[in-house]
Amino acid sequence: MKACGHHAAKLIFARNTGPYMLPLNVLRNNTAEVKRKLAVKQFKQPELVDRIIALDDDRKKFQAEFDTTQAKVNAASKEIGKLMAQGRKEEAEAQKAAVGEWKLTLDPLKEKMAQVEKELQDVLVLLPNLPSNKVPEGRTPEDNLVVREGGEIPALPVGAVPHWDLIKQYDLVDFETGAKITGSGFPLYKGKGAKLQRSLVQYFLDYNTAAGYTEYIPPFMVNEASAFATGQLPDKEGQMYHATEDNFYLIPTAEVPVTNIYRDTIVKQEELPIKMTAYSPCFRREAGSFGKDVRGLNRVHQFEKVEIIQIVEPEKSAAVLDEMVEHVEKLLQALALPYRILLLCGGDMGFTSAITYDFEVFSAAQQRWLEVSSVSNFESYQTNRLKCRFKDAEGKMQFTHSLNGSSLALPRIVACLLENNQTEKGIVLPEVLHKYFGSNMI
RNA sequence: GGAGAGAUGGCAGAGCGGUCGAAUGCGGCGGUCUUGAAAACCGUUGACUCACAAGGUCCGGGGGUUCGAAUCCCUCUCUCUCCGCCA
Repeated sequence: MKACGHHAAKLIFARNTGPYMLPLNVLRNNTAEVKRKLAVKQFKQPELVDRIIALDDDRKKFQAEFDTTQAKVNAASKEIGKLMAQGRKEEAEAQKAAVGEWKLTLDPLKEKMAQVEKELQDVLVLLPNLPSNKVPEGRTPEDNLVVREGGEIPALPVGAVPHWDLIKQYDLVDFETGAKITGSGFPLYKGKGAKLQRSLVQYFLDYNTAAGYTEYIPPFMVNEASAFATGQLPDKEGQMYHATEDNFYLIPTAEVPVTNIYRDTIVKQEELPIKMTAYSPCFRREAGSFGKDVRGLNRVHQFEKVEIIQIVEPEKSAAVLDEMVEHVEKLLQALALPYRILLLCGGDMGFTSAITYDFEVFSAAQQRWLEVSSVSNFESYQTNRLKCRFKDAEGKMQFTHSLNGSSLALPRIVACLLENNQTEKGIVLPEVLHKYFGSNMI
């Protein structure tokens, strides 16, 4: 059974309302402010905002024209029905002729509307989310703010080695055979290496569910509509593996399928906050990456990750972001890894995010920080595309806010655990993993 | 992959081509009654566009027939049943 090419995307785009990442009235009423914020995000085409407003003006104009004509057609059609019922044939025929005239103008209008609509969507979708006011200015990772540090950087024993050597020494991951089976960047975990993965996943999930997150196992491929709704398309088109025969995308993160649970839904206010967690493998093409960054487990095409996702009331999302940051921080503390938390600057944050905190752990043998988690508030950017709304106390429809974070991504956690805990006798595992791993040491 | 049936409002479930944005039931909300609750009764209850109203749009998606489509036709997707294949 084959998925039809663009069907999924049409589900979203066919409607008048479209997926604005930013509501049109915001663009209209706060144009200068929007452009200023886009600049913080290093967005280079502020003129798109004007283009959008112009297109929307056109759309409204055509729509109004279309609606008034359609109204006449509708009224006349009803009239015809009545006339026919009364046997007044001639009058009915006259009305039919009139309708015929109006309809001639309707068809070209419809075409224009569809065209403007499509142009509008194509441009709208290019605008990233606006950064929150807390986001610092800046262009590169150097401009990110370190907001907190924790844990202790260990003094490694003489002869300490990076994780790719430890992996060989303890026979934990076979990169060569993974490359034979699939390609480079597809690790083949083996023996204790495989069990460590499983232990971490299970520990993370237990930790998350204990905090009230509901566990899911989602599909690992998604359709186009889902990839659009969470903002991977069109922004990250080239970064996802694409099964073209069925037009499915391999998920780059569980965020995509899990957040899409709430696509096209109106949730009850009392159901909020919705807290979800999911393990999934993540597939990333990492096109354009190269160099020493890709050594060992530092950067791979397939990796394991446990994600946390929340859908909340707008007023609460800022506080929930802090709560999620703390949640992840405690997890790193439980793993006894040296970490730091960064508030990303405008230029370094993701397309869809309003504010992002990155977590990095210190890889003692490589003497560098590795990103292991990214916790973001998307505010209404995703939920606007998703159309995930709730009715507030006044009965007004509002978009919910969505947030997510890694809790946690495994490969670099494993890299640090191996490197930082290496001893002559073996690799000492943090206490929280003992019961999952069945041993306190590799 | 083959054959058949189906897709309607929060859910269930009607709907001769005109009076259908859609019967009815459940649920929700408001009220009467009650010390309170239940029951009963009465009323109310989809979304989008739109400053508001008017108007327009939406009965899985797209297209067609017609003056007029939830209703007819084509097509895609999905669901269910049976067969085949299979972890």
